[in-house]
Amino acid sequence: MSQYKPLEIEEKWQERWEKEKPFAAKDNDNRPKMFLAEMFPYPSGAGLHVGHVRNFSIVDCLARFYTQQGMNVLRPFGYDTFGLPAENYAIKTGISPQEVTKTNIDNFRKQAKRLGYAIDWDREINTSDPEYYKWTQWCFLQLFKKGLAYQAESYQWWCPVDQTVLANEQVENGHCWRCGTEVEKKKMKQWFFKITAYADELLEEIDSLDWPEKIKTMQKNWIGRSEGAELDFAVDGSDEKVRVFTTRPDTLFGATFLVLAPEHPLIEKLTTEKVAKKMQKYCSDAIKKSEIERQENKEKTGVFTGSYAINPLNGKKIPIWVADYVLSGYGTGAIMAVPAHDERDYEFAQKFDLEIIKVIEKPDDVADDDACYHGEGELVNSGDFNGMQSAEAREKIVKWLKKEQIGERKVTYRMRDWLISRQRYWGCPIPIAYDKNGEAHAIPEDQLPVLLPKIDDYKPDSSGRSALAKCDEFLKVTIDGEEMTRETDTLDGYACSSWYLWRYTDPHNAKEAWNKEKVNYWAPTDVYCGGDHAVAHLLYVRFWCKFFADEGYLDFREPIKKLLYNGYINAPDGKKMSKSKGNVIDPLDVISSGYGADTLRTYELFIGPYDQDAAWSTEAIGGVYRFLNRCYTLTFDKEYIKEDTNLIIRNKTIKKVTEDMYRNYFNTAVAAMMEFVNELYKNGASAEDLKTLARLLKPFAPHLACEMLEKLDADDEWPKWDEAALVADEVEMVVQVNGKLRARIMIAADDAEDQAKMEELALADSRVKTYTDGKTIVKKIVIPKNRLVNIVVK
RNA sequence: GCCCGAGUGGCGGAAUUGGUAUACGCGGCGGACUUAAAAUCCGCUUCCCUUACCGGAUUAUGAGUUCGAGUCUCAUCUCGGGCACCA
Repeated sequence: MSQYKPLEIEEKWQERWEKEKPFAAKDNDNRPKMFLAEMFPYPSGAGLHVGHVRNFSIVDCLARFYTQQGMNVLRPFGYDTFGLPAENYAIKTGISPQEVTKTNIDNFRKQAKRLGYAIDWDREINTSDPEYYKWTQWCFLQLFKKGLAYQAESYQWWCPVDQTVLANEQVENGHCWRCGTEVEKKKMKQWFFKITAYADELLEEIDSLDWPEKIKTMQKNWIGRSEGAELDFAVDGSDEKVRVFTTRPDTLFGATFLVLAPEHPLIEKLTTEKVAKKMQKYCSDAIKKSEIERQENKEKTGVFTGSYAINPLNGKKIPIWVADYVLSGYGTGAIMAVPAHDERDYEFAQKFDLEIIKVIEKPDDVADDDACYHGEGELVNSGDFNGMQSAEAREKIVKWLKKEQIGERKVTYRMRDWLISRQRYWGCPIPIAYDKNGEAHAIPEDQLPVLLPKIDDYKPDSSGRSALAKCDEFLKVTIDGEEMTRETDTLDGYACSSWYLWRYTDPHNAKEAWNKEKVNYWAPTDVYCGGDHAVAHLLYVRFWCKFFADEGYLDFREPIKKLLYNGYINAPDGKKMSKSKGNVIDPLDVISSGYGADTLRTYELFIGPYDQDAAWSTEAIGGVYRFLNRCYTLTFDKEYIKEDTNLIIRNKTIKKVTEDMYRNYFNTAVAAMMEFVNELYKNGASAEDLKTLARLLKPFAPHLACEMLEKLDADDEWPKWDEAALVADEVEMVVQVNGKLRARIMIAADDAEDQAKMEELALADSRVKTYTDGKTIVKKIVIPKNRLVNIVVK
């Protein structure tokens, strides 16, 4: 009697892997390469959760599969350690972020090892390690040198609790992504990366990516490319001009007023004395108002400046208004309002009783009952352009504007530049210093890294500067003999994770961020797996990849070939797991309760399609344990049969599991192995059956599979199936009458190749005859591939 | 409001190009082993009618294309996700 004891088996193999390092990737190798990675975790104090386990297990399953297929696999691991949680914890407890991070990493590493992942541990990276962030700073300087890292003063998202600015991507529904506080707008001088310089390429190349449609659509929407025109409206009785952006130059004749955003710089000049006070109050209120308030109250508000502009096409005088429904950060911060064909302008015109002129005739075949038709059609009330279709009119009008030098074709993006400075301590210092005149200078590369000093008081304040501002030794720096003051902002953590995939290919390089030869051998990453950061991180890595390709450091322009976006694992009640709800399943508890890591890993891959959310089931995991137990029993506690009687199911299983691995259907791969095992229980298993089983099982339950392979004295080479062995002597033929299944007949395999024979056998069957007797056969359809006959009778 | 995605047993889900719907697992029921329980093993388990056989219905709803539809088309409903005054 031998019993499956997962905890003992797993300890044995993990010790062996620790000693023998079988997962080390080789930089120079003739085998085809395969670079896989999960989105590296933020090592929280709570340790691994079941979501990590699902994410890491998918990558591990593929890494082991490709290794068994004879590929040279790189499967590294690392930690994304800068960020607010560690710093906030430090403020609360007095334990330094450095210390907390070290403790958490040690715990994460221990737990990941307990799960038996095939990680090349010699390539471990940590973004808050000076050896790493030295090169993050180097990356920053390359962008700075090319003008793609710049400073600008404007209104920014500010989190009043975290006391720092945030990137657009970090504001979710008007709230801080970290602490959930409603964000404010604050006018500040900040650092930006010019991601918009790559907007077109980032958009165009999305279609070529092997990524989920969902993510691709989100990125497209985020970039938000709009084609249109920019044009000037002269201000009546003044030299000033108001420049507007529009996607519909064909509606220019219908522009009956202009609207400026409350932040617009011309407001003061255009506002007449009579309304100056009112205007000032309106604008300052609007700017102060949080974005949430602006969104919630969609009732249109606005103030007339008292000035008029001239519609360049028809010379008409139109009023200039200020309203907060126009956004300062998009286009030119001013619009031409066409109330007849834009819902928002229509609402505004209705409320303030402004002129509405129809200039587009709705085609008869378009069903649209809206008060204002916003589609395309034939132009009316548009002078020389009457009778043209929108598309033609657009072109002609823009051409005219260009000729008159008052406008031109223009492409605008919703995406803004990436705000990267943070007024917090626990981040990568920005390698910049200021001279006496406040001019920014790069810290020379030979002075990198700019070390983050150890301090006692991490607390941010409302000064708009990080805690580093209080550290005198840090502030002083000499560059080329000149005394300067260091930048005290730190980098957004997303900057640290925008290049880590390339560092994996050369993690210990002290002379450069990565070696060109190595990075171009391994990267781009073949498979990247994660369940978060659809627009932020996944857009930023693409941006940096294009930039470093332009600079000659990379030979590829897209960093990630295939993206697997895995779903969440929810609590048994279907709700999100959270400490406060007390419904958290701790994966380490599941392991130590006796199930072991193999059961946990296999269960999380079996739970459902990897890209769908799934609810944890405390009962269902027992089913996976029983399956592994049966694998063990077959190998260690049952007599092997001598005859090779399971040829068909064995080959079928190899084929199914192999094909499922290639299409990432992990759940059905496990189901196929379960079927195989059930069959072996019925028929008895040969040594060959069990070798096959262990080899197929290894990516899922590596410890048990190794134990089985050791007992069977077998290697782990991925098995191949024999197509010829899949066919039995006798096969089942299905007969339908009028599309309804009426009989299943066993026929010789040879007969199933012969349409006439199939038809003859089908018609001869007594059950079929019951349905065909006395009726006329209209049609007979024979599909040998499906072993199916359909007889149509009347 | 707009843009995606999805609706299959009591539950998680399977069905790869239009061809046997409900694989696999959970739960449930029955049995074997056991003094007993657990563990393990075997069998049944979409619904309706039926002791059983036979039969009928069924992939959110309604229509359509087809010899044949979970799969394709159209409409409707429901749920999930994303964006949300972007001119």
